[in-house]
Amino acid sequence: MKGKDKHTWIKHTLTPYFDGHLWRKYGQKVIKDAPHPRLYFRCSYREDRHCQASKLVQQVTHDDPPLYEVTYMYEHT
DNA sequence: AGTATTTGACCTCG
DNA sequence: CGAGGTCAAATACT
Repeated sequence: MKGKDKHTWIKHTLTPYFDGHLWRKYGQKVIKDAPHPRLYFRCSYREDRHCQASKLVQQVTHDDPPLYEVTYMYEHT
């Protein structure tokens, strides 16, 4: 947390695929020390609207309500 | 046929 | 050097 990430913020949601925009998944990587993989998403309209918004979805828990930590970068146009 | 999705490899940054 | 991140090609579905 060194924090000057003014274009990045964390949010916890149960439905990371329905947050108000469409996202195209462009990668998946297992992070060392993380119990679950991390999914890389990008705005589906990036080429149409220059929406440079990107998103990371990291599954935190798979319990009864499943919790996902979503990191957003930049804003939507 | 087109687009979205998947996995792997390659590249970059710390 | 390692981990993380991104891009590319192939496949599947619509």
